[in-house]
Amino acid sequence: MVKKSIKNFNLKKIMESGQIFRMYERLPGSFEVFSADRRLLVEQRGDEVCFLCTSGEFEEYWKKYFDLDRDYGAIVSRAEAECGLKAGRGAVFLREACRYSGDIRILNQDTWEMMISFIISQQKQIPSIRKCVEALCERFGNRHEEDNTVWYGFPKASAIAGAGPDGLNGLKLGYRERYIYETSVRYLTEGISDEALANMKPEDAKKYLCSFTGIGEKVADCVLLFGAGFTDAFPIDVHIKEILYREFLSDKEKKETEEKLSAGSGSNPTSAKKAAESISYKKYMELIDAEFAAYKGVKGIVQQWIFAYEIASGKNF
DNA sequence: ACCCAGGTGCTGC
DNA sequence: GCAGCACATGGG
Repeated sequence: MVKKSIKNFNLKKIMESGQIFRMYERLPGSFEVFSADRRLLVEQRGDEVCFLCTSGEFEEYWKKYFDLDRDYGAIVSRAEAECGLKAGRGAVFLREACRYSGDIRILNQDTWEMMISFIISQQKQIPSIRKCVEALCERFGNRHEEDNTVWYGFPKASAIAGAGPDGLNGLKLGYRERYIYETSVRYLTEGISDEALANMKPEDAKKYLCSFTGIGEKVADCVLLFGAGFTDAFPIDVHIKEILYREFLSDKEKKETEEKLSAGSGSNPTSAKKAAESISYKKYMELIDAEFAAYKGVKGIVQQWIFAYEIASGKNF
């Protein structure tokens, strides 16, 4: 057992932030975390955190996993200083988001687990993703017995590929079945090591991930950020689009897109979602480059902070 | 009955 | 390049 006093660290908010799907609060302040073929119990009361593992396991795996060597307080200060220099909706939102999310760490999760988990995540809500991932683990993961409980590790590619194209039937994965099977087969035969991926240039790593079936730009960025240590990866999903549209797009451009949209379909009130969705991916990337340039090196962390803040506040104000 | 979810693949221009 | 559509399944 390892006890630490840790600042800028909040297990509950990490759990709810949408970056991890196999983490559960079993009792108030007491959590169960799964990663690949590992399981950890962690307890938190204020800054006091208790990792129920040996100091060897902590040093070798969990310290890096929870990103404990990074100074998150410095990132918060940097964001506050940066927001103080700017005015407008975006700066206000970003300041509030960092205030709320500053104790959310970006976990260094298993690369393969992130590939499959985020393939599953597309067109699903977070509770549903959790169920599917758990069902996948129960069918194909290694079975472990410990303290009178049974738990399952995250499946290896070989277990999924070995079951054949129909092996995933019944897990409610829908059209993602094919993506997961084909990705497993390919990863098994020509998947590169985690180290090799982590050492690639960001653009090349992203291109490589996108060459798998079912992995596009968004999922690739999630894998890079949550599973390969690329802290500048900036996944763009519907929520991020809505934030960027609502808080960072100029009034002029908002007005123009809304006019264009209402001209198209009668006099229907154009929803913020539809408007945000009508802006191109490339345009969002340009917006991010312009608005988050000051966060080079930790752009992905800030991305996760605004994402977590957005979903925690019930999506709109 | 409709719309939406931490999107991607495929087609056609 | 990029718009338009199909793709399962579950929840509001």
